[in-house]
Amino acid sequence: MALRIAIFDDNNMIRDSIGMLLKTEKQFELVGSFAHVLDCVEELKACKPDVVLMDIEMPGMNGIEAVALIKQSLTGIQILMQTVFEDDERVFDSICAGASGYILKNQLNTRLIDFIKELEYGGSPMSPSIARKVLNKMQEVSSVIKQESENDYKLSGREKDVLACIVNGLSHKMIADELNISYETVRSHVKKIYEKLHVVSISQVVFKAMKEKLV
Amino acid sequence: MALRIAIFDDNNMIRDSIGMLLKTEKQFELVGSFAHVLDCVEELKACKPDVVLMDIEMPGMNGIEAVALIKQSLTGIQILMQTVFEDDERVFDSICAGASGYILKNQLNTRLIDFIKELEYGGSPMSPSIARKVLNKMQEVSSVIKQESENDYKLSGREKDVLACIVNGLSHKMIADELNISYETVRSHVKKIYEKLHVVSISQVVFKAMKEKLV
DNA sequence: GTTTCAATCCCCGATATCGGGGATTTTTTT
DNA sequence: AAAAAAATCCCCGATATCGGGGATTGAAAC
Repeated sequence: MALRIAIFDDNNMIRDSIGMLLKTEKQFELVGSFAHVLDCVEELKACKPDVVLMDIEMPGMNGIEAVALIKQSLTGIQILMQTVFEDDERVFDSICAGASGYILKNQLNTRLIDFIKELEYGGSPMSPSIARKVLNKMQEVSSVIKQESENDYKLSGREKDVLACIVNGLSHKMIADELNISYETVRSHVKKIYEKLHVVSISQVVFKAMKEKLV
Repeated sequence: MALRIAIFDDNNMIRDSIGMLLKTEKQFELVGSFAHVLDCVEELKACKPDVVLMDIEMPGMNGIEAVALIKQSLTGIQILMQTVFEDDERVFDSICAGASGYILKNQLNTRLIDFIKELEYGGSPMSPSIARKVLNKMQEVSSVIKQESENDYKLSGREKDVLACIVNGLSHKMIADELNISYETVRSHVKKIYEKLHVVSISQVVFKAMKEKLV
């Protein structure tokens, strides 16, 4: 069975040339071609494509919002974004909206057929320069998480128990009940924790503990 | 000038065949070929490659740890991971360690040359099935962040100012100084914040505000 | 076998925080 | 123009937290 494809692009020339390109592969069938996305959900429900080619910059609603809408309303559609810009923000927004691939317009002629086939096989084809942006973002996110959980303040076991209670908003008295120790013992532990974390108040403890993922 | 390439792979056949493949492009120069990564940093300092092809699964130290070490000790080296498995964890670990591309071994013959060229141009070539995993991970992360910042407690502008100070560990008196208002005004705002967030103490405010990314 | 450390408990005095009032002025909304 | 919300300030009394001491027990380290 043929792979059904729909195109959204406000440039008629591009739509036509993509249509011609797709005709060279008889396994592809162009089932829709639209200049704007204002009615995209209805249109796609009617033509039922497997793959959507979405231009990122269009008048009215832009391609990214459209992706979010489509992903929300229709299942199983793979969306390939096409753009002339490599703008970081839009790349990430598209990914978050649910796009499955990302092709630069200057690569449409040489790579589009391959990209669509890759989508069919469950892959996420991306121009390498786009992929680089994605990888950098991932490294950034993960390194933030890592850095935050690197510290070790050498808290004793009991101190960690008390710390957990503090972070969860318990008062000293409640902690005493919770851990079955006296109020004064809690205070001793708290003092030790303040010393070790270099803070002077509950709020600072909670802030530091959460920021550095100590609990 | 030729692009200098080094290979790490415990399989001699693969190393040899990659070497032969690279010879077909005279712009590439194979400057190192190693069966293990135990001395990778020294070896790479000696042969000074632009691009490293790293097998992910090797005896002794694995390729991912090696990537981390290399990225730490040498700058400007692009690392292309090669593997037979599409294991999620290893893909993400490699990315976090600093790999710039990811190629499946069954694609070495057909795509390696292109991938290396893409690296040279600053791209991050990835097999589309790998790219899909990366995209899914990014969507996951971003949706977690979104969901967490979805809440709205309708704090007024000033209340948000005070909240930010509280979360940063300031006492009421310090907040008064910081915002140039009286201690009693700070108290009023704090009371309102407690009401709106449904909490009864500073520690609970800090916990909730940080957990739900209100600041 | 002494020292170190974790865990427990206690007291005092000084601040800080909290709950529940009340009040005025300015801005925003209706 | 009237009502609602935001921002400012004040008082009282009740708890909670904090800093600086000190003490005991038992387990682990030296």
